[in-house]
Amino acid sequence: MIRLYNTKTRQKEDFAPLDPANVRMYVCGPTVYDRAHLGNARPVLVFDVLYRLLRHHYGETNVTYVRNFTDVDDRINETAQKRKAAGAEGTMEELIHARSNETIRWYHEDMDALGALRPTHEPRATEYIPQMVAMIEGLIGKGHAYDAEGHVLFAVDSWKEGYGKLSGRSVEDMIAGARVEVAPYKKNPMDFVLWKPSDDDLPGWDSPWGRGRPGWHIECSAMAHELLGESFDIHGGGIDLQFPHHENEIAQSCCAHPEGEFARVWMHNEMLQVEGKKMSKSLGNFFTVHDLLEQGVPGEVIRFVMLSTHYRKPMDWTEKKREEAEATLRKWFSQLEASLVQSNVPNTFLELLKDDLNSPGGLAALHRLSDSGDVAGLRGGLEILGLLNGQVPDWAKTSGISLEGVNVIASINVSQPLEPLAKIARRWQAMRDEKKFEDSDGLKTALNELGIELRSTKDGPEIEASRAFDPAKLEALK
RNA sequence: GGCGAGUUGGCGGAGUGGUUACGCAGCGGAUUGCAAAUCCGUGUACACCGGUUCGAUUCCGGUACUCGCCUCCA
Repeated sequence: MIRLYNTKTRQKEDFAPLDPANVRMYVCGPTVYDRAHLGNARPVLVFDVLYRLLRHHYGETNVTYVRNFTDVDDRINETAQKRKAAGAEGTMEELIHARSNETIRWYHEDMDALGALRPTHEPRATEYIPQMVAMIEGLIGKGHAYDAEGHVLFAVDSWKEGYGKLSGRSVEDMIAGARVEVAPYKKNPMDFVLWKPSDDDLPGWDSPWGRGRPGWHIECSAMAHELLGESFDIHGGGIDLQFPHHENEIAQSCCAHPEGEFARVWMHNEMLQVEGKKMSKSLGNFFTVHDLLEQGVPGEVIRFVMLSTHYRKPMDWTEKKREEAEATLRKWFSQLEASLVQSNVPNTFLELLKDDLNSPGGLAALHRLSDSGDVAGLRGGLEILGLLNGQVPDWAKTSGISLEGVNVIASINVSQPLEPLAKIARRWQAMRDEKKFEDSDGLKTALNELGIELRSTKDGPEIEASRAFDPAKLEALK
């Protein structure tokens, strides 16, 4: 039995899908205006692990996972306008489309590198405009929305009994504490936009209310309905979306399709911080997934760090965690390399994940499997967590060869001649044989600074290069 | 101001009404010329104050502090 914490009821519940042969999950995807930052990766990885767990539990073909791309948004428009002002070729429409396509391509590259499975469907908002228009028309017809000065607004007063339940706020509370500007055409300050008019140079679609574009919230409601139906199992996203985005989704969907219950379980991941502070451009601790990958941080390491904190707790990205994660993964991967056993997912590990996705507990279980030499279990656990997809990744592989009595080990990405390494190791051994320990220790220290380690084993000297080195500096040591 | 989350040993981070999380670091030992690596051993920590209880870090109330949302940022 899988248990999941449901934000709607504020407790862990036994998870029972509406249809075990088609478990359905929707997760709010990115607005495609720029590279995904590290915080964007958290929900992707959290729900990727859930997706993998559901597939393991219910069968690979019995889970439908939808994650959208919001490709109609004012920030995308702004980017395009800036490019146009900078002299870029093409119409606004072309520039906007190009920007979205480019960002989606980046997103796929980056999330693939983190080992995230592609969802079953990745709908783009702009491909579901007719469904959105139909949904809005239905809401107007049922008295839940009204047309005002070219805008269509959802009337929260028409559904007071349901509005605010997810986030635990009453409409009155929200108005009392609201800091939003109230547009004069709103009947209630909390009413939100379903459709808004577009200028000629902004993306727009013809509608009963004139040329315009959809509000953000209606996109997810329309796409979820089209692809998953009136009722489905899980809706996920960052906790910052709980209000207003998810609250509004519920209002729209439940009012448009009162015969359904929309999402039954709501899951929210907590936010990410960097070195104890909220990630922001002004603090200088803002970076994208792509930035980290370019610095040579492996996707598996990023994933490991993300999963080492429970998804409902704020997580802090630190350099220290990154280092520890890499060291642990190297150790585990070398165990895997040394053994050809097939994977097997141990129940002790699985039970932890099934208990509201306790990934830190799962990683602890993997430590124990590693200690006890259960490589099959280790492999199985790593696969469910998405830390291993087939082969051990190149960055963690080592190749060892024996050159005239010297064991030379190099990470697979050290594509340099190894004979100079063997030569210097033999030289080191000679010093030790002659008991010139000051010389040998000095050489060892100097090599350490180049990222090369010397050590003695019962089979003779061993030398290991874990990263590329400068052969000229190696030569200079002789 | 309104709503919500959290406070666990040096650090990170699970969990539990009474029994070992786990990792890193540290310490002791084996091994070593010295190391590295490895192996063995080693730490009764649960913000504060009350209450419930035979017994609370774990439940309830309060205090302090931290954080998030209320500004179409995951």
